[in-house]
Amino acid sequence: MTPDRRPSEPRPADTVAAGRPQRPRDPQARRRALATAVLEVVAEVGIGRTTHRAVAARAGLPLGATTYYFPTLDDLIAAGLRHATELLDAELRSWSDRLATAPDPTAALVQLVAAYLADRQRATIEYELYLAAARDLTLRPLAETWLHGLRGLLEAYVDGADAPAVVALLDGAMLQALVTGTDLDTAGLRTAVRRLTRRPG
Amino acid sequence: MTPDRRPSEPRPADTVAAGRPQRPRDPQARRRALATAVLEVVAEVGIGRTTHRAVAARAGLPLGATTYYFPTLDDLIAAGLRHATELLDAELRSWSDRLATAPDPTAALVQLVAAYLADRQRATIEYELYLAAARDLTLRPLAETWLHGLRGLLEAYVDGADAPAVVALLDGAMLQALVTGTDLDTAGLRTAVRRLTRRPG
DNA sequence: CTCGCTCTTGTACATCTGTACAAGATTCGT
DNA sequence: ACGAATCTTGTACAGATGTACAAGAGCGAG
Repeated sequence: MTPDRRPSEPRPADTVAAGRPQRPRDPQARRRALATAVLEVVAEVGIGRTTHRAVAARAGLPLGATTYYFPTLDDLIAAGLRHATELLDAELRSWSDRLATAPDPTAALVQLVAAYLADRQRATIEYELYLAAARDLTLRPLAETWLHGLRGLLEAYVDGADAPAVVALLDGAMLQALVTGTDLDTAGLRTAVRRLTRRPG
Repeated sequence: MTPDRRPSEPRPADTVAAGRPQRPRDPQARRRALATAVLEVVAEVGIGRTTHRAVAARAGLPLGATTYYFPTLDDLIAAGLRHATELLDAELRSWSDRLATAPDPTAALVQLVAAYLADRQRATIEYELYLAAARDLTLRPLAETWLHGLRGLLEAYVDGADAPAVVALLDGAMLQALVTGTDLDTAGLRTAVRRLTRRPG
C-alpha cells in the first residue's frame, strides 16, 4: 500500500512520446467524475478492491488523472466518501421536506425507506461505507451523518427518547433487505414503527 | 485475480534447497488454523484486502500451506466463511439454551446481544461478511444462518408475526453500536423490544 | 510574444499478488 | 525394507498495483 522507496536520483527521460491530443481542461468536472467513479467501483468490487486504474477506467480518464487530483489511493477513496456524504445529506433534506407535508408521517417514512432501497446499488455502497466505519475512523463522518441526520429528522415527529429505537429498526430492516435481496415488508414496518412510537399507557 | 497463464513446459529445478526442517504433520490443525486466520485478517483489513500471504503469516505457516489446502484465494476465504458460519451456529444454540432457562427472556436476549458485542472484532467480521452478502451470493448462507436462526429462536417467545421486526431492531442496534464504537443502550433496547412484542390492545 | 503556471497524458518501476511447482520429509501398506 | 501417497516448505514468475515523473498542451500576466 505504501511501499518504502529508496531515494533515486532523477531518472533520465525514459521515453519521448510524440505530440499528444488532449481533452479540454476542466478540473472541477474531473474531480467530480472521479468521485462518482469511486462510488461505482466500490459498489461493484468493494472498498478493498478499489484501485486507481479501475476508477480511472470507470471515469474514462487516464491513470495519471487520478494521482494528479488525489495523490494517494486513500485520498481518492476519501473523495468518494465525501461525495457519498453529500448525497446522503441531500437525501435526508429531501426526506425532511417530504415528511413535513405528509398527513401520515409514519407511512411516509416507511415509503421513503422503500424508495431509498429501490436503488440497490447506491444503498449497498452507502451501507458498505457505513459498516466500514467500524474499522476505519476516516469513515465515521458518513456514519454519523446518517445516524444523527435520521435521528434529528425523527425528533420532529416522535418523542426524542423513541427516535434511536426507530432508527435502529429502520437500519436493521434496510440491512436485511439488502443482505437477503428481498423487498422491504412495508406493512410490517409501519406497524412496528407505530408500536415503538406509541406512548405507553 | 485469475491471470491467464501460458502453458509452460516444466521448469527445470530452479533452486536446490538444502535439507529443510519440517513441523510435524497435522492437516486438520492446519486447515483450522488457516480458517481462523482468515477471519482475523478479514477483521483487520476487510475481505477485499485479504491475501494468501497475510493469512499464512497470521497462521504462522508458510505461504505454500495456504495453496496446498485451499488452491485458490476464493477457496481460502470460503473456508473462513464456513468457519464463521459454524461459530454463528454455535452462538445461536447457546443463546437458545440461555433463553430457555431465563425468567425474563427479553432482558436475557438484550443481555446476550450486549455480550456478543463485547467481542468487537468478531462482531465486526460477522457483520462485514453479513453485509458483503449483498454483493456476493456465496456469502448468503451466513446471512441466512443469522437471520433465520435468530428469527426461529425468537418464535418460541414472541408471536411469530413480531419476530422479524424484533430481529430488525436488534440487527440495527448492533450495527449502530459497531459503526459508532459506542456501547449498546441496553435499557432502551429492552423497552423497545417489549413494545414490539406486546400484543396490541 | 514569451514566460510561467496549471493541467493532461503516457510511461517507468519497485513491490505485492495469485498461483505453480520442485525438492525434501514423513507416514503407511505391503 | 521399500515404494507410493501425502504433507511441508521454499522459490519462481507473470501480471496487477501504488506512485513518481517527464514531456507536452493550454492559457493568462507582463
